[in-house]
Amino acid sequence: MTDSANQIQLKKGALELCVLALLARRESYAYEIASTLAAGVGMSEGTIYPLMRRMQDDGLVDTRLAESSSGPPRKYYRLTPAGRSAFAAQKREWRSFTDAVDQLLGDR
Amino acid sequence: MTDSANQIQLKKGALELCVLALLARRESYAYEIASTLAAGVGMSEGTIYPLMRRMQDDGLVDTRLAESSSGPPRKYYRLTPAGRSAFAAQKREWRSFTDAVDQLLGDR
DNA sequence: AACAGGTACCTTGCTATACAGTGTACCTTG
DNA sequence: CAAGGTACACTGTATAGCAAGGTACCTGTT
Repeated sequence: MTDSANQIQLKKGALELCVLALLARRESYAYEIASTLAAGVGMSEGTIYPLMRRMQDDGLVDTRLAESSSGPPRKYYRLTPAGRSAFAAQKREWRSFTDAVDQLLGDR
Repeated sequence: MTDSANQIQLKKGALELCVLALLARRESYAYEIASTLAAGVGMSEGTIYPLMRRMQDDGLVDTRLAESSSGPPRKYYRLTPAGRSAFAAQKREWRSFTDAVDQLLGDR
C-alpha cells in the first residue's frame, strides 16, 4: 500500500464539489480548472474531462466557446441555476460528512 | 442523479480512516463497527467485511475470536503498531485534504 | 416445537469513478 | 522549423462501495 493509496480514494466525490466551488466564483475552462485543482487536491486532466461531461449531462453547467490568444479555443463552463443549487446542497453534505468524521477523530 | 449520488463517492477512502479511529479507542468487531458507522457516515455491512479483510492483509489490524452470549462468536479487531501509525498518517492526510477543500469553499 | 427476529459472519455481482497514458491540434518562441 | 506550452478528448485498468443474498447462532413468543 503506497502512502497515497488511501488519499486517492478519499478524493473521490469531493472533486465535483471543488469544481462547483470554482465555477461559483467565475466561469472557467477544463484545463484551467485542472491546473488550479492539481495543487490543492490533486486533480489531473484525465479526471476533469469526463467529470465536466457528466456535469453538463446533469444540467449543472453550460458552455460557450471562446477564442484564445495563447492556444486552441477554450470551452468555458458556467454554472446553471441547477448548478448553483447543487453546489449549495453538496456543500451542506460535505459539511455534514466531514463534521461526522471529525467528531470520530476526536480532537480538532 | 439521485441526491446522494455524490455523497456516495465522497465517502470513499474516508471509511478506512473512520474504522481506524474507532479501533484506536478500543477493539471491536465488524458488525459493531458497521452499526456505529451506519448512522454517521453511512457504512453498510457489505462494505465493512471486505475492508476489514484488506486492513488485515495490510497488517493494520489483528484479530481474536471471542464467544458471545447473544449470537455467534465475534471476531474482534485490534490495531497493530502499523495500524496506529497508519491512523496518524491518514489523519494528517484527511486534515490537509479537507482544509484544501474548505479553503476553496471559502466561508467557514 | 415451531417460528420470528436480532446478532454476526461472509460472498457475489453491479456500477461508478479516478487516473495514467495516449492522441490531436493550436500557438508562440528560440 | 522544431520544441514546448496550451487545450481539447478518449481508452483501458484498477478499485471500491453497496445491495442483495446466504449461513448460522441465540432468545423470546406463540
